[in-house]
Amino acid sequence: VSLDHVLLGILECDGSASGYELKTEFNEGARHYWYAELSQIYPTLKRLEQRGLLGSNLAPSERGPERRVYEVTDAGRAELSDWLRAGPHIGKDRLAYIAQILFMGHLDDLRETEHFLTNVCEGWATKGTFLRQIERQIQRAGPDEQLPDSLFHQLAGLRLGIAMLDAKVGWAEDTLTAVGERIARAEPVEV
Amino acid sequence: VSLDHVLLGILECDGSASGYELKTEFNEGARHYWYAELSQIYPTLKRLEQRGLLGSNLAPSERGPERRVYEVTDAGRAELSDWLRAGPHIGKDRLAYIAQILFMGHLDDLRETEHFLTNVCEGWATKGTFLRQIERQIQRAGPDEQLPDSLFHQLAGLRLGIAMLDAKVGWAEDTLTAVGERIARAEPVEV
DNA sequence: CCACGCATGTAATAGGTTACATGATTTA
DNA sequence: TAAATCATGTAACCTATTACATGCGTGG
Repeated sequence: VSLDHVLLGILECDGSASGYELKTEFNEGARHYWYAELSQIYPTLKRLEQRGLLGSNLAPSERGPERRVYEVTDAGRAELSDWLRAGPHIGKDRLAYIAQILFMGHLDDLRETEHFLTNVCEGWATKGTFLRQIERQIQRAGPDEQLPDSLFHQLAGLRLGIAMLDAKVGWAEDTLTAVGERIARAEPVEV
Repeated sequence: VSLDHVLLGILECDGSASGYELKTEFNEGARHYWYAELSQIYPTLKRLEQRGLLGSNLAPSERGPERRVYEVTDAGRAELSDWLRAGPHIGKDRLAYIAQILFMGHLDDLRETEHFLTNVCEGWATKGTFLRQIERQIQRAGPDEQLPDSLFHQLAGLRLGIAMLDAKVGWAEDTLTAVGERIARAEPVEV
């Protein structure tokens, strides 16, 4: 049950937060490695509190109804620590877009492949630009070696995301070139 | 419902297959982009047949009990085609290992980070070697430009996997170096 | 006063895993 | 004859998405 640990981790970083705030993190910075709906976050927080890994109290909101603000307990920190020490949690890939590329040969229309590649590439490039903005923000705190350990780890995680996106964009560009050549060979220059 | 389309696509590539055979593909070549259990595959195939997207018949096995062998119908090909043309299906990332890196600063022990990175890197490198073997196999059919469209697309999908793994391995190596330097600075050379 | 953002939740459904149940054939 | 591989499935459970329900406060 990894969402448990992701929430524990984010709460430990932030000190304390409400379910609603956590959701906005999944919509922003955290979205590059995790996503969850509010309807999954609220029950999960409740369950973590029942297990004694989180504590909560009600606090008035600046604007709008009362917020239930959670923070990690000692037991929660111990659980998080165990999870971190348990080795990499890799999980099973379910990358539908790779499947699409593999099967796209059946369409027998390289224009479709071209169109598809242009689309994915654009999406990946946008995400990359976004992550690089966050990277620059962290880097403003100082040169890599002088960063505190917590920021060093944040930067590292961010850069993994960036490296993966760069690889995808690079692949898409190379593949687009190859597809272009194929199309050119199939439909030779018309007078 | 993407498993539906992945099964449709694999069946279209293979011509026909049983549930058991499809599962072995998820354990082998297909594992780099999709995974499913037999207990999910069997009901899905049955449902696809009820929807008229697959046809099946019983065939004796070389060894063991009878097999139910499926193949894609015209309706199935139409459905697959729609799915391919619908644009990239990106899906939400759930990369627990990135979360682990981000939170690992809390452990306050760079040796743990070092250990973690060594582990993931090894796993990724192994997968990369495996994918490169398949790549070489496809390449034996001839130079890229002369490959039929179906193999060209297979090669492209494979290379996306390879590019992503290479990026991850490269990142892990760089990060390991940085962590090593941090450890060295924290514990200066002893006499 | 209405739309929007803040804030918390429940219910129904879909997707996926683990455990269980069965049985044939081959190899050690 | 016992273990391994081939082969198909069901049932219980967990995880995650979509839709629904409620209500406060601010700005237009």
